[in-house]
Formats: sequence, structure tokens, C-alpha cells
Amino acid sequence: MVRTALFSEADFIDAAMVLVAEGGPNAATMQAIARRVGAPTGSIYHRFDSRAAVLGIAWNTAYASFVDALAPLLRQGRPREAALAILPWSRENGHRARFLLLNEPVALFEDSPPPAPQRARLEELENGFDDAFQACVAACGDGTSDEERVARAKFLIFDAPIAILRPHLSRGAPLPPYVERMIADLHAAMPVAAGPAASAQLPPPMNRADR
Amino acid sequence: MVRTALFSEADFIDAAMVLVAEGGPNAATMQAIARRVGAPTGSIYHRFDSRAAVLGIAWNTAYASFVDALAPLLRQGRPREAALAILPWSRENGHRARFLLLNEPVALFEDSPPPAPQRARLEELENGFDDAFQACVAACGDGTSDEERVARAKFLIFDAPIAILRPHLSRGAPLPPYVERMIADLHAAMPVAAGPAASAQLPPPMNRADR
DNA sequence: TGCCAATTAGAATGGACGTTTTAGAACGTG
DNA sequence: CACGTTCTAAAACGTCCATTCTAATTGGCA
Repeated sequence: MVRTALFSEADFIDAAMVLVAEGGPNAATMQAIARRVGAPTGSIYHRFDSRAAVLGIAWNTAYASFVDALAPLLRQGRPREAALAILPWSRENGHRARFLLLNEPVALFEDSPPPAPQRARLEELENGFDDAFQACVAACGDGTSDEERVARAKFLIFDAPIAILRPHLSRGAPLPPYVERMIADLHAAMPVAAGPAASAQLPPPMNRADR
Repeated sequence: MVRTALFSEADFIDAAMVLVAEGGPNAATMQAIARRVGAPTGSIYHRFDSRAAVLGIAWNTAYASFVDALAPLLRQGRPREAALAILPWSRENGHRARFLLLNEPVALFEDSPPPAPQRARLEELENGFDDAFQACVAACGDGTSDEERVARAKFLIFDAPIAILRPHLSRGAPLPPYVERMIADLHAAMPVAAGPAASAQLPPPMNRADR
């Protein structure tokens, strides 16, 4: 390299994340990203092939950070700790959390899908996360890991905690202390290790649906 | 009226909903909406002020239908039934469900907020829904309706069931039968009417977080 | 029958955005 | 101290889209 770069790749990635987090996917125009970094738009194209690549790398970065925080706990068979780990991760990764947890990929990538390398990397990350869930279910519950059992684990560890955080993330408000209680209570009431033993302690479910 | 209209307002609204449901907010361009209806783009502007108005009305329509399905049950103090009602509503309102439950308003309206009438109507609907929650919490639990109690009820009745449906809505797959079990189990384990009595039956929550 | 408002019809306009291009500045190397 | 490479810098291009405009069509009514 012969001329020292004024801006780093991470600068542009971060700017894109912040813009999406604050204003939705369309707010992250190439010109807005450049403006926020203080660079000309051309400089983005010296580092990235396209806008889709920028957003794809941003997504993969945030997702990798998230998976790093949860997967080890899952593999250790500690689903409750994994669910609770979303909380400090979100507090420490403000923009990333909003970027990752508040956007559906379909909406983020609707204009054009990320190029192949980023797609491959994402699939890698998703498979790793999936494996961690499988391992957790195998370690926590009995061996049978059918679709429903995994869906239940993903809900308890992933979707439900995010649903608890969502209203606050959406308002941009700090996470109140009771979100931790809600997650903990949820896992106390519906353990992932939901052998028949656990549910037998609960009051019997009332009669099924009303239709 | 002197010339019979070939297209109805609802045609355009529905087209917009379907397009957003299938391809994300940006897929609902004025030209795409018109093309799907088989009308010229000019015809949209004879009925609606702007694209923001079309999306705002579409959102309000879907939201009103959703609230109609849940609010009565909430006001009757039947949170479990309200949570389960999301299921048949989603099955009977395929596009609407994807449109409403898979899109954050911030992403949908980022380019320009809906005009005042639609904003006012939405606030009306949201207040009505909020009141229903307040009524339910008052009817189910004890009288005290502090922030945490309402947040808990909203999670159990609204956000959690949606989180259970989300993966399937997102893939465009039909909702499997076990989603009903998951919602029912959740409400059996964590009743909204969570007086101290209910949680006393549960095994004591394990020690709080690990940090 | 001939008029008029409502609607269809489709082209035109202006702006925003992704991407490309061209020119110039910086810095390690020989 | 020039040279080549990497980067900054900013303007330019082409496309897409929301919105507007102009003209043609329809059908009830005087």
C-alpha cells in the first residue's frame, strides 16, 4: 500500500449499520454512508463491489458477533444462560442490536441479494448457529431432536427474548431491568429441557382451542 | 359518478399489501401496484394522495382487522383465547398477516410518513388496542397495572405468539399444528393472571443471571 | 342527442440513487 | 527525487420511481 487510507472498511460498515438502525434500510444510501464517514462515495467502491456487498458484510458482522455470544453457551447445554446473554450483548452493541434484531433480511436485501461470498459466509454462520441449537437440544432434552423440539428451543432461546426486547429496541429506549426477569421467568416456566417431568409439575393445560 | 370505475380502492390497497408481503416494502412501487391491478398509475392518484397514503391505509386496514379479532377477547379478560386467536386470523389473512406481522412500521414508512388522517386513525387504533390490554390486565391480575405487568401481558398475548409464527410466515410456509400447542403451553406455564399464587406453583426460579 | 363529471390511459417530468469515470494527491521504494 | 500504486475527490451517467399532465373514453341526464 502506498497511500495511507483515511477511512477503514469498518468505518463504512459501521456507518451503514447505524444508518439502517436509525432510519431503516432505505436510509443507508451510498451517499449517506459516505457523508457519515466524511468520504466521497467513490471511496466506498474502492473497498466494496456494491451496496449489496456493504449491507451483506454488515449483516454478517453483526450476526457473527451475536452467534459468538450465544453458541458457546448452547453447546455447553445452557439454554437459559444463552437466552439471557442476548441482554448484555444488546446493551453493549446498541446499533448492531437494532440493525440485526429489528430488520428482516428479506426487507434489507430486497433490492438485490448480497454477492456470492457474503451469501456463502452467511450460510456458514447460520449452519453453525443451527448446529449449536441441535447440540443444545440433544444435551438438554432427551435425544430425539424432531422439528417441534428444535422450534421450541429456538423460540425460547432466540425469538422470545428478542420479542421481549423488541418494543424497547424499536423505541430506541434503554432496556429496563425487568426484561431480564421476564426472560428468566420464561425459562423457569418453560425449560428447554422439557422432559415430561418438567411439564408434569405445571397445572394441566386447559382444554385446547375454542374452535 | 358518471363513468363506472373499473377498479376499486380496495383493489389497490390489496395489491400494495400483497406486494409488500411478498417482496418487502420497496417492492410496492406505484407502477408495480398499478400493474398488478391492471390499471394505469394515474388511476391510483385519483383515489389516493400519495404512496404514503396507500401504505398508511393498507397498514390501518390490516391493523384494524387484527385488533378486531383480539380486542373483544381481551376486554372479556380472556388473554389465552386472545393469544390463540392470532392463529386463525393469520391463517385466514395470509397476505395481511405477512404484511402486518413481518414489517416494522419504521421500515415501511421510512421514506415518508403517512399523511395526517392516516396517522390519526392509526393512533386511534393503537389506543383502542392499548385500552384492551389495560382492561385485560385489570380483569385478570390484581388491580395494579404498572408498566411491567402490561409489558408482560403484551409479550404473552401479542409478541410471543407472533414470534412463534414468524419463522413460518417468513418462509411463506403454512403454520404447522404445533404452533397452537406452543402458544397454549406458554399460557399454561406463564398465565397473564400471574398473581403470586400462580408462580408459587412453579419450581423456584434458579439463581438470577450469571454476571 | 349532446353535455359534463368521473375515470381511464399513458406519456412526461423531475429528482434521487447506484455506479462509473476521470483527475489529482499521498507515500514507500529504488 | 521521480515512479508506480493506492487512495481521495468530485463530477457525470443512466436508471428507476413518485408524481403530474394531457388527452381520450364512458355513461347518466337534460
